[in-house]
Amino acid sequence: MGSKSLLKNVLRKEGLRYTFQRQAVWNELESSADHRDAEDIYFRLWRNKIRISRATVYRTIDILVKNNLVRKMEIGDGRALYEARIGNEHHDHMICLDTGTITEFYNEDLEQLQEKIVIEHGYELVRHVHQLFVRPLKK
Amino acid sequence: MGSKSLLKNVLRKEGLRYTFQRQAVWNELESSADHRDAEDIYFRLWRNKIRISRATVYRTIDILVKNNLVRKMEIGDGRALYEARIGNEHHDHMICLDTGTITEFYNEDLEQLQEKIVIEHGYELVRHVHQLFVRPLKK
DNA sequence: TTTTTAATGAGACTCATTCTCATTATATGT
DNA sequence: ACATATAATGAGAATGAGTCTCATTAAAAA
Repeated sequence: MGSKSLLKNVLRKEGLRYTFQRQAVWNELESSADHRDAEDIYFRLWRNKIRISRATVYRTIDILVKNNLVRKMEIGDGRALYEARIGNEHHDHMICLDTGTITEFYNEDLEQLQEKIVIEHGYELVRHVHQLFVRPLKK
Repeated sequence: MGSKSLLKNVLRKEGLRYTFQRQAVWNELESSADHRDAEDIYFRLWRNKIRISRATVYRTIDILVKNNLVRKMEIGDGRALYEARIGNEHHDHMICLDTGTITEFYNEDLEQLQEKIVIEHGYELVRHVHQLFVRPLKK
């Protein structure tokens, strides 16, 4: 469907070739809204009998991230997690320290405040990392 | 001075021993307000003829971070940067993508907004990571 | 088709950090 | 002070995510 031509368009725009490996990585990412690491992508493809090298998985993810098809996030344990941006508005993350659950959140005031702060310092905002590490509220 | 007994108190509280290595790492961190990585700490100690193993540098930094004497931040290039918390109020970071300059900022509204958002989701905020990647504003 | 050149795979490599374990040093009890 | 128990250290091996190399393969242009 659209996702196929979506990838094709991105690759064309970048002067890159369309390959089944790139399609496979994109399919895999697109198939779930989870936040997953590269190894997970690699492993699921492997399980589906799609043998793509780790190097290609990383290379493809880089392309997808660079072209805003995928969002990259690092939660501080050394790995990077990825999520498809399909039908997926901008948001930040709340990470539960007890369960590891990742909750997405978006707050317009927060976004605007950031813009304001940055401008006051003579900068423009390119991107931001905002992660709230939390614990369940016990009453 | 106070920094010596400060460390000693932390170690006592944690049931850990006071060693010159731990003092040396803390001195080094405390001596500057910069954001530095573990290798930098290790190297400066080495230059000062203080031969402490890398492992001990890492182990000591962990203790200091856990006890809020040092703040840890990861800017996504694989390394972690550290800064002493001495006379150093809470703040977040703005990282210039052109020059690498790190600017500290603090905004009360932002802090409160975070608390609010977290509570709305049934959590309490333990810590947060907030980094703004920016570029100089050209007029 | 043939050709050109980009993409891939396999595994070597990097680099920050962690781990192992034999040795050393601290704090505690005498 | 001194012995003792055990925590801390050092040296370097190990780990693990990610990157790089380069010979082979496959897009897509001609």
